[in-house]
Amino acid sequence: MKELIIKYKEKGLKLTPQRLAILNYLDGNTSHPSAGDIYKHIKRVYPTVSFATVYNTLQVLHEKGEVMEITIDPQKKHYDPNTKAHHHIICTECNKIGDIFEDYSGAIRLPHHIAEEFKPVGNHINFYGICKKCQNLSRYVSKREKQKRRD
Amino acid sequence: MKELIIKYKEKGLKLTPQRLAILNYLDGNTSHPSAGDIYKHIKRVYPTVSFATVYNTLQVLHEKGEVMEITIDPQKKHYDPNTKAHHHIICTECNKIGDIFEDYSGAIRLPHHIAEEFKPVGNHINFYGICKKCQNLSRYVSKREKQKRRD
DNA sequence: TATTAGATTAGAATAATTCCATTCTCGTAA
DNA sequence: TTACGAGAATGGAATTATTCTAATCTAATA
Ligand SMILES: [Mn+2]
Ligand SMILES: [Mn+2]
Ligand SMILES: [Zn+2]
Ligand SMILES: [Zn+2]
Repeated sequence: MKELIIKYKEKGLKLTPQRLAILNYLDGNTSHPSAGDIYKHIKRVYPTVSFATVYNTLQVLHEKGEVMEITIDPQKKHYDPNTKAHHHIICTECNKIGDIFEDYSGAIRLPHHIAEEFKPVGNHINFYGICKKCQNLSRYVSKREKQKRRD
Repeated sequence: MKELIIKYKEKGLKLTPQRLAILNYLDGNTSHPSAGDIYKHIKRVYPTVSFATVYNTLQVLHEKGEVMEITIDPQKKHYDPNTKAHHHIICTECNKIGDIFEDYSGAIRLPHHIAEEFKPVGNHINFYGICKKCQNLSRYVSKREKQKRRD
């Protein structure tokens, strides 16, 4: 936590209580929260916090390379404070997102004709699956009802 | 086109002019349009068509396995009538999406502990890059201005 | 402690997507 | 043919995600 403060001051970020709350929530968080998830959580401590502040903070953190934006859930972006290159798997039933720390970089080279047309800047693999919990639920709960359990 | 009609009737889809227009627009289309792109295009021929109809049609087509939903642009979904397994590259400047018909399936195996937790149902690689056009534009156009050129 | 760049806020605006009630129509059975 | 009924189309409202703005506030520092 102290490290966090130092780290962000070094980056020229102003540390406000709201920001600190967001940083603390994100620090070490492996749940891949959406902006809404973060907002809901921070609001418990700072009931007056604005959604805009969450988005603003996520934006600067993203620009500073401190969080990854994850495009795997078609409904919304998710954020990841772990900026080491890695991939994700999302449960197609409940949208839970898991980390995949395999290094596939050697295996997923772009074909030449694409590399000529696009200057590559990165890649990310979206895996889709059904998590254990949803596999069990499927035995007796309709898909429609499960939809309601999503965030 | 005749084939299209037969094909979709076989699937138990009711063919209406609006639907046919959407099907025709999608048939062989490699531009990876968003729902809005499709809507704008169809409206030229059927000015009264509803956005809801576009979404409805995309939904049934997706359920029937006739179009892929592509989650690569953080702003919105894109659709692809080519349902053969393939991957995509998106220009981080203008959001243009290109096809990658490489087979990486042998190379991107899930780690065991993940395969235990998730029953795999698929995967998709998002490549990010900067397209030729945007590489050139970058010489004299600000990023903000380029943002405006996006759809 | 005064200054001020940068942060926060509420709320409006925009954009994507979904939902719903009503109306319409395609395909078929009489 | 024609009437019927399932499914489709429609418009408009509702939701949800995200962005923008203008007014106000405050953390950092001189
Ligand atoms: Mn992650
Ligand atoms: Mn494609
Ligand atoms: Zn699940
Ligand atoms: Zn481009």
